[in-house]
Amino acid sequence: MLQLNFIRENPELVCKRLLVKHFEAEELVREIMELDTKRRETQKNLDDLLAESNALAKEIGKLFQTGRTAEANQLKQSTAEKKELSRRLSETLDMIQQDIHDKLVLLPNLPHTSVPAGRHAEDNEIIETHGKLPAAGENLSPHWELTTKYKLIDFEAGSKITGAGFPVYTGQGARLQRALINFFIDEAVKAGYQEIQPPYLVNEASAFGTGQLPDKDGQMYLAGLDQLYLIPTAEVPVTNLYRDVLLKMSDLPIRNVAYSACFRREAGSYGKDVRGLNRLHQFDKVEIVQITQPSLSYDSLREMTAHVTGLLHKLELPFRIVRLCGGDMSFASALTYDFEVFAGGQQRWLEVSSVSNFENFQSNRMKLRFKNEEGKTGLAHTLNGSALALPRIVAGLLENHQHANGIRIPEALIPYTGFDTIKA
RNA sequence: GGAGAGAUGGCCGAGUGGUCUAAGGCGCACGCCUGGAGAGCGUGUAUACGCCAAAAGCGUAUCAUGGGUUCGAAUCCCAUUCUCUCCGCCA
Repeated sequence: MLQLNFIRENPELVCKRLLVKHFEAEELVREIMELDTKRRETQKNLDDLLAESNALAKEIGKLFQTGRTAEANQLKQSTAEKKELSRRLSETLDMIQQDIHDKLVLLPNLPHTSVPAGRHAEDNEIIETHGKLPAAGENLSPHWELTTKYKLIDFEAGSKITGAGFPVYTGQGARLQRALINFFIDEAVKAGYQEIQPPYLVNEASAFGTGQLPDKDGQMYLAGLDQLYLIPTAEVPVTNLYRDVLLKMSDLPIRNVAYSACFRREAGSYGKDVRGLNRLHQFDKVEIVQITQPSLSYDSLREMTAHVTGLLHKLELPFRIVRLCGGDMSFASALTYDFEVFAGGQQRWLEVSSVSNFENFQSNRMKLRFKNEEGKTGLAHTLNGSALALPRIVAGLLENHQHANGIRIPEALIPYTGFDTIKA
C-alpha cells in the first residue's frame, strides 16, 4: 500500500510511475486526495467537539464532588446535543477512512526507475546469461518422459487422490526433492539466513499484509470453514511474522529462510505451460526473506540475486537473469529479477526464481516499522526471493543432465541425494 | 469440544466510576557525583492522527479487539480473539 502522505505530496509522480505498470491511477488518486481533505476536516471538527465534551465532563465531576448536584445536573442537560453530534461525526469519519483505505489498496506499488516500460514477458530485459545451452539437435527428452522412464513421479496417482497438478514423487524422485530442500536450506543458513518453519495456513490479515488480498483472491486455496488460506508461498507467513512489529536498528537486516509446500489454484492455465512439472497446484519451495532499513534494501536485493546465482551454478544449470518489465511485475513489487533455467528437453526457459524488493509497500500494509539511530520510526523495506522453487529445477536437472544410461546428479547435490546418478 | 482464570507502557506490576495527566519497580538515555567504574541522586523515556510554514506547543484517540451503559470507563455490561490451568479427544 502506498503511503497517503506520499500520494498527497506527489500525485503526478504517482500517476506517471504507475503508467509503467500500465495502471491508470489518475481518477483513483484524485478521489483519494478529495477524501483525504474531507477526512482532515471531519477529524478536526470531531476532535474539537470531543475536547469540549471532555472539559464539560470534568466540570460536572468537580461539581458532583463538591456537592453542587443541582448545578451538575443542569450542565448534564447540555451534553446530549454534543453527544449526538460527535456520534454522527465519528460515523462519518469511519466511513471516509474506510473509503480511503479501500481505494488505497487498489493502487499497485510504484516501479523502480530502472524498470522497463514493456507490457509482456517478451519485453523483460535480459541482464545476464550463464552456462552453455544444450542445442535442440542433441535429442534430449522433456522431463515428463524422464520422470516416467525412471519412475520419479506418478502424475496419475496424484490426479486420482487429489486432482491434476498434485504430483506424487516416488523413489529417487522423492529423495531428490528432499535433497534439494535440504541443500537449499543449508546454503541459505551458510549465507546467514535464519531457518524458519512456518504454518501453511494463514489468516486473512496475513494474506492482506503481503498483498495477496485483495489483489489475488481466487488464486489461493481457502479453507472456508475456518477462513484460512493455504499459503501460495512461505513469503506470506514469514514476512507476516513482523506484522505490527517495531524493530530495533540492531535487529536489521533480518534474513530468514523457510521451506514450505506452496498451494496455487492457477485457474485458466492449459497446454504446454502446465505439462509435467511446469505448473502445479502444490509444489515445494525454499524462500528467502529480508527486512532492511530503506537505504540498504537494494544492497540486499543484490545480495539475494547473488545467492540465487550461486545456487544455480552449483546445480550446473544454464540460466539467465531478467529484469521484469512494468507489465509483467507483481502488484506489490518495486523491482523484480526473474531467474530462468533453460530446459534442454523442451527448448524453453523456465522461471525458477523471482527476487523482489517491495520497498515499504508491504510494510505499510502490515505496519512493519523500525526505529532509526535518532529514535525516529519509519517503515522498513521487505524483500523476498525463491531460493529455489523445486519443480522447474527438477525439470532443468532432468532435461539438462540426462544421458543414455541415466541422469547425472551435480557434485554439490550428491551428499544430499546419496547417489550420483538416477538410473532405471 | 467443556469448565475456570487472565490480557494494563520496552518489561514486571498496582489500579473496582471523576485527583488516571496510569502508582511503584526494572530497563534505556542524558546530567550530577567519581581518578575511572559502580552505587547514589536528578531529569527524561509510547504510538497514531490532527492544528501550526516549521519547531515548540496544543487537541484527539489508544489499558487485547469491537460494541454498549454513563455527563464521565483501564474500572461496569455484551461479543470476539489470544494466553494459562484442568477435563475430554488425539499424532
